[in-house]
Amino acid sequence: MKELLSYILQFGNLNQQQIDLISKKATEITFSKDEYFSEAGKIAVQVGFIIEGIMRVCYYNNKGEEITRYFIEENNMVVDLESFNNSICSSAYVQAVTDCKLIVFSKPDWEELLATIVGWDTIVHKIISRALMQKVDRRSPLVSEDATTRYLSFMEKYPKVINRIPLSYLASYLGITQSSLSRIRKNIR
Amino acid sequence: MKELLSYILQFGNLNQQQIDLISKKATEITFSKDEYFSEAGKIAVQVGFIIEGIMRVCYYNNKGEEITRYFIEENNMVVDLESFNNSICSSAYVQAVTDCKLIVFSKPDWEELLATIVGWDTIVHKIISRALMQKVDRRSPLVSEDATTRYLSFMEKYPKVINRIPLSYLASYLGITQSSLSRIRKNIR
DNA sequence: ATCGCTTTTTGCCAAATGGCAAATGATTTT
DNA sequence: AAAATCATTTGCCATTTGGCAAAAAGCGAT
Repeated sequence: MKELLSYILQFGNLNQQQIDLISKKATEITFSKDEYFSEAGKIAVQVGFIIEGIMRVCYYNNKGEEITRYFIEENNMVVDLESFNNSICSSAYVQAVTDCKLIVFSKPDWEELLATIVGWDTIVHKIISRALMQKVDRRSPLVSEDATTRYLSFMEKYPKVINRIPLSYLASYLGITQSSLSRIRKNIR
Repeated sequence: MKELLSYILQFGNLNQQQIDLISKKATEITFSKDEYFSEAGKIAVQVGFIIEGIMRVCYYNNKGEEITRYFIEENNMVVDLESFNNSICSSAYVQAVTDCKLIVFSKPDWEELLATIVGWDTIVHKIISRALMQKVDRRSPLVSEDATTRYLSFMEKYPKVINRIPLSYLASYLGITQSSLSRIRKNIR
């Protein structure tokens, strides 16, 4: 809970009463490895904040291959935005890559907070914009670099993640095959 | 102007007085091909809306190669968000790919609108979030597909753009060399 | 320790893409 | 029209990456 509050307060100020209200709506919950936080074909109904563990967003492309679109680390919000905001079916899965501990807000509670706390919507918008810009910044360089460079950049950007995720997820995130990634690792050692 | 207003009103409602205020702050301005809307090393000081023409965002990677990060079409907002919002130097160029006609707002005017019009910030946030999500959605598939597929998808997504931009810009956007793109085109005909 | 299962590594060869330079084509300037 | 400049295409060959299948390694249950 401490982690969540200090994360939020980076983006704006809140008084004690507002903080208490947010805390009251927050539920701590665990996800076991491989469990889904939200699923394709369903409407996302919760917003989360990762206290511990790694999650990922993935989907199936038109060849039926599973593609990891990105990883979400500790101390970050996790929500299937398009689905949650517009109450439409999602086309992606949000899944725990390791055992995870999260704080979650149900959609009704989240909306109540938005309606009750003056300035909360501004904070939320800042959080969301920053997260989206980060996604763009992380995904874009992958397009124009070769596979080895992508892997090296990944290790730099996610030093804490690299040893906790299966090779297959990382390969699809980097847009290469599992065997290529394995060979790249071999060459680098 | 009509285009801008109907674009804005997709994201929320405004009364006539508010619309007039926005219109009053808007300036129509043209950019010639290759001119910069904002530049790396400088602080972005304007927000724009493209009435006519195509712009692009590009930067130089550590090998000194120029990389096009994305294209912006007619009827879309154009702003170097990170730089504009935080008044920090940008690392990217925003450039007219063709001759362009834009509507622009200076930073002081934009901030006045935000301070004056109730609900304007909400509309702006919606516009920005949608644009950022679109960028993620457009960039992500590029990572996991082969070059020919990327080119074909580009043609589907930007049918109006494909014939108005130099091959070199498109190649760097797709993350392939100019010669590869030229060969791909040859194979497809 | 062994079995069964999943993940990762490796070998082999094919296909895709890059690097470089020259040729061709297109556009602008003189 | 010719020259100069810039953009695109092509040829040749090297390198990277993919596809497939088998081997090896890792891991949990017994």
